[in-house]
Amino acid sequence: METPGTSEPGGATVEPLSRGPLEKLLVYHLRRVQSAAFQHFAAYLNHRDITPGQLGLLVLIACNPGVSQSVLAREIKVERSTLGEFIDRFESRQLVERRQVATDRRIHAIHLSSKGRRFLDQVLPEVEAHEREFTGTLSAQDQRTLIRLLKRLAG
Amino acid sequence: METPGTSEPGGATVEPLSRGPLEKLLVYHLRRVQSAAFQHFAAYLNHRDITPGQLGLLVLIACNPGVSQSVLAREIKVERSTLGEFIDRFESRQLVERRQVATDRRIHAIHLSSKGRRFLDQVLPEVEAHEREFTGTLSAQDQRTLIRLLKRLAG
DNA sequence: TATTGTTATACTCTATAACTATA
DNA sequence: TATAGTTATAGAGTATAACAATA
Repeated sequence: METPGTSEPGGATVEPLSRGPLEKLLVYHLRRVQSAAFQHFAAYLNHRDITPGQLGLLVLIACNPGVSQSVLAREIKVERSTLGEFIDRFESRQLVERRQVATDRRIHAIHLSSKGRRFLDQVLPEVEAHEREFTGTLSAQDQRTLIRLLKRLAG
Repeated sequence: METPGTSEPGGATVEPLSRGPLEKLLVYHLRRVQSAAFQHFAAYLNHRDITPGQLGLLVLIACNPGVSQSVLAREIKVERSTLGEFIDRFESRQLVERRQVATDRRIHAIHLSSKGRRFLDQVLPEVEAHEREFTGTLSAQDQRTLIRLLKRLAG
């Protein structure tokens, strides 16, 4: 590649590594930050046994009581079978409930349980604390800019 | 949550869904964009059977010939056992080689094979095309800003 | 003792395909 | 026919723990 890493006589390569064309790739930086954010989140919410993806889904369920699995799957862009697995795991932890709907018996209406409610009430402040710490190096202005640009890319 | 989604009499919830406190969480937007980027990448490089993470690792190997598995693992922040699996898969596709190092017989020096070289030469332009399309809605200025902010967060 | 790498095990995330029940 | 959900299967990504070889 254009700028090879330092090589020693024996053929070993020393740190820091050269990143060549990766430096200019947005996807690369996106992946790194996402990975760093994930690990910071995991360390901070160690005792809660939840990932950023699971938390996002749980909040969607909390904000949209009775939503169906298909609607949730479309919202987070995964297959229905994948979404079903997430709900299975939440249900086995008794965080959410599947309820029958009288008007359409194909549908499972998903609701947060009271245990799920308490869980979220405890976890959300911790997530916000993690967020403040993780984004601490950016000014409030920069944080807003970053979210604005990310929204445009996701939209 | 503060702004529940629209509910119909039967208890069903209609799209679009309310996102409540997620809207302000950087981690949430990061995950969404990362997921969108991943899916765009996968669709664009459909025939290549490679993910953004694998591509990143392959470029690191290309740029740092002879690098050890431990150094690579530290660089991308995964466990040695995880990194070993990535190398296993690359090796079974004959994209990289593990070579012995005379000066330290514990180490496997990782090198791109000539097949790996050709693979990267074909794939990198496609990745850049994907990137241009994916980031097309952002101005050149916005793209630079975004990368700058992401770099600060990852560092 | 510390480091490099491998193996075994396990869990999450994810998709595809085939299926049942219902609309 | 089309939609909602489940099940079976499979593979990627990831970690932990225990291990062998080497430094």
